[in-house]
Amino acid sequence: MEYLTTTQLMKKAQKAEGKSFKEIDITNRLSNKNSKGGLGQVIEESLFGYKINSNAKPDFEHLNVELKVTPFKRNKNGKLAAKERLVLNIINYMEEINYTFETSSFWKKNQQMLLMFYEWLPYVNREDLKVFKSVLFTFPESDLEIIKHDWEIITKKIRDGKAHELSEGDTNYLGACSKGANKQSLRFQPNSTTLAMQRAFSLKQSYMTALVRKHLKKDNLVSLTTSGELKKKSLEDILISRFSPYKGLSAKQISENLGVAYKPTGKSFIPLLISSLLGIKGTKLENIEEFSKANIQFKTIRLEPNGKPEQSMSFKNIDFQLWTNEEWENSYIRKTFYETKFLFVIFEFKEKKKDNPNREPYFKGIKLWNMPVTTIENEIKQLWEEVNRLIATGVQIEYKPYGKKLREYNNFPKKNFNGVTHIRPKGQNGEDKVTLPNGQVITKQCYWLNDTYIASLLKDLN
DNA sequence: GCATGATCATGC
DNA sequence: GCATGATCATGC
Repeated sequence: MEYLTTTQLMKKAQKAEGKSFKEIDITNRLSNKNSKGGLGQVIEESLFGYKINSNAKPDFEHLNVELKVTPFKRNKNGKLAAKERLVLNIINYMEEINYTFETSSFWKKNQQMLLMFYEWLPYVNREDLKVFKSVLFTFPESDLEIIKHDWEIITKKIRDGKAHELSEGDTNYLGACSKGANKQSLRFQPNSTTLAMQRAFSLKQSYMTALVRKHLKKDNLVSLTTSGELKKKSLEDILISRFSPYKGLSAKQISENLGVAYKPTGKSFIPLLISSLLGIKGTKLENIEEFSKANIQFKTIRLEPNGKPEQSMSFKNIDFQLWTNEEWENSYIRKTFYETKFLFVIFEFKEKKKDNPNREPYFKGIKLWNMPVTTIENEIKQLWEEVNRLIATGVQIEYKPYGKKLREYNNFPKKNFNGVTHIRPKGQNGEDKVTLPNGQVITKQCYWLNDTYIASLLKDLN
């Protein structure tokens, strides 16, 4: 069957909306339980009637359209989200560096995509899942500027002989995700003798979530920039230039300048300052298009006069059931640090607290940061392994006097563990406990990045 | 002064 | 009610 126009193609695609894969699958491909990528193949073979291939060219070559069948899910709070990243073509490290973006394997194959979204549901067999909607997708101009920059970052790393250090956190929308049967799927790379994991270009899960919400639910994200600006500057440089006029001002002065009520203890105060100085006052940071698509999370850092953070940086409370039931490769904490970019918003105090309890923080600058692969695979992995070991062998939990009360002590990793990360309790009050998978009961715990580690990241801050 | 456990305050 | 960012308090 030949589709002469994209309109014809889309008409055919839309015929599948609302149908389950079982209904579409005329060759009974799905009865063969083990074929991975099977749902996409059902669409290729049964709906569009063409042979499966792994061609470098788009699936519908004459229309320049690549077909992608991809799942979304509903979160507990009812919001739609992509179920996974969208994996595109495999990167040939030896060849990709010889291209420009315009001649790249990514652009040749994926510049126009027919995205067929299906709804993933827990505990439902895949053949019973249904196609929800089909979208003919081309990249919006400003997204494309960010993706071009991402592609440059990836190819530069390959060219520098660092393909084995690629991480999805390096880039904003376009990632280089690992793709292969296992860690043994290694490939040669230029300018280094180290073999690197096979990787594919991918659109990050956060980017796909934004697409799902836009096309399936008509959610509106608010952009902080324009494609014109992105043609001249990277997203990071744009952020730096938006923040730089406020350098050296106190939080109070900034709030006055921006017409934001000064509520330094309010949890929404810093987010409101950020959205205001980005020119989109009141927009929740998660609804800022660029932050949402690139999975950028902000963190406030307050530095003491000596340049060290006032406190270590806390993250989520630990879900010990999850922590002990996952392989390291699929672990929550590993995924978090690989896939999250952090926007550090840095303030400094000019006086010590004991000299002035009402001291003001002054804005010092920002830093976009993601954790280096070596840190994730060494120090963070050590933490993950040590917690697992302690839960398997039993955590030492003791109660000792402290002032007039008893205090709970444990032997989870402390600040001297490995210089990067440690574990500390975090509950609402003395009663805020969790039960560990081994049955022990302990105050809720949280993982932290050491203040000294954070300080070392900010050394080059101008 | 720092490490570490404890808990407050806010916002959903 | 709870998660989370923020910050306190004691003892070494």
